Amino acid sequence: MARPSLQAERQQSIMAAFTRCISKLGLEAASLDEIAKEAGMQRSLVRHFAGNREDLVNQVADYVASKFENIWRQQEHSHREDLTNEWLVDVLFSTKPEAVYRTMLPAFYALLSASHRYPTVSVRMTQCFELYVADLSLELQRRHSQASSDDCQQVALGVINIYFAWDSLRGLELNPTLIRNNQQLIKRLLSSLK
Amino acid sequence: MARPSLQAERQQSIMAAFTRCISKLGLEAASLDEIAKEAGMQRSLVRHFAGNREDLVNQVADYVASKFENIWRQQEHSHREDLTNEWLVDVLFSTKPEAVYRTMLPAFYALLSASHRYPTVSVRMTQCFELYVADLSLELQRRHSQASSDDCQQVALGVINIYFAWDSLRGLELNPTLIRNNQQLIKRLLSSLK
DNA sequence: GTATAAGTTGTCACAAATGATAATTAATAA
DNA sequence: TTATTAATTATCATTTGTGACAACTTATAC
Repeated sequence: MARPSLQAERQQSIMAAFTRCISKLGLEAASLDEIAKEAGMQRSLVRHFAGNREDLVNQVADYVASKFENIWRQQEHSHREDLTNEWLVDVLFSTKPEAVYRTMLPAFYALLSASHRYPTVSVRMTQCFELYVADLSLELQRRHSQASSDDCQQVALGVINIYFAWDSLRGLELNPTLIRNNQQLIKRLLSSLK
Repeated sequence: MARPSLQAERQQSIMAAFTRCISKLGLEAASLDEIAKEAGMQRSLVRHFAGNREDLVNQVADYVASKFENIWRQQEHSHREDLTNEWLVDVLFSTKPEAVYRTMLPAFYALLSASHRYPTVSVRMTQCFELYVADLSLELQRRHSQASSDDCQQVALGVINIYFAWDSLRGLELNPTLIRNNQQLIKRLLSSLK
């Protein structure tokens, strides 16, 4: 018997805006004013719907981590039948929407390197990373049944690390050969399981 | 015929302090006041000797990059005769002073992800990264004369990416097995050149 | 239409970061 | 000792980020 709540939608768009700000400006420089401008609302509304700065940071960590997990699972699932060595390169480098590369990943990385200042963020990021490694590890095991589980974990870890590092270098204007070789590297790691 | 200049020493300790602040607080949260406190001087002195914030950021990028290049070259040189597969793991993970891991690397990474906002930083970081890859690539070529130069560049890139990613995950409380497997990974990549 | 709960706007005070500059102190050379 | 140059301290105004709260508006149920 009252006005309907916009809480959920507002929170989502605040998180999306915060994520974009983080990737543009870095975590510490992504102020409430910036977030509000990016989300097209007033700062008071950001505070009203998402709480104070610490709340926002914790929430955005969960937002980014969940987005990541969802995208990963969805892509893993849609490539289950592709048993060539290209599947992983496709999943990691080719079939994601641009927005993931341009905003989600940089934000993920910014949160990662800030996590020692935000315990809650640290827990969520750790959980996300370990889930990622464990999941890819299992998938590798499924595809390379003759390889040991330790080998699979090693390769999974390597692939994920390379993927993250590759992304954080996007800002630099690196020689295109380096970018190409980075993808070859994924295949090289996969072949080492044969 | 005047008071002797402390410019050089002061600049060095300001850079060292800035580096520590960046690794503790992140680039944007490392304020002039924080730097001054860390260096044990007043903010006015920081400004006097190192200029404004933008100057400081550009200088610290060069400081960190140069430190990196020096340490790398020095370690590469002292391991030239070690032709086992352990050499690279030693160089990357074992024989560096703690300070490098705790301050230089996190700062390096923070500068990397901020570089799209600081053109001068971007140039210096790119230069440092490409030098690093090219140098390691050459060293691999020397050790594995039968491998193609493309193979060597791939492995060099992989090793460096894994090394960087490994470091940025130091903040997380990861399962120790993951850490160990990360080092195994380096050896796995090296063996793929055999 | 009226009460109710929620969205929305505006404004205040406080603290922190930066840039700029004047005033003071200290170390050298002649 | 004095002139010179640089270090050092102190203080200013401006801007920006944040938290808090009061006032107003809007959409629903009854």
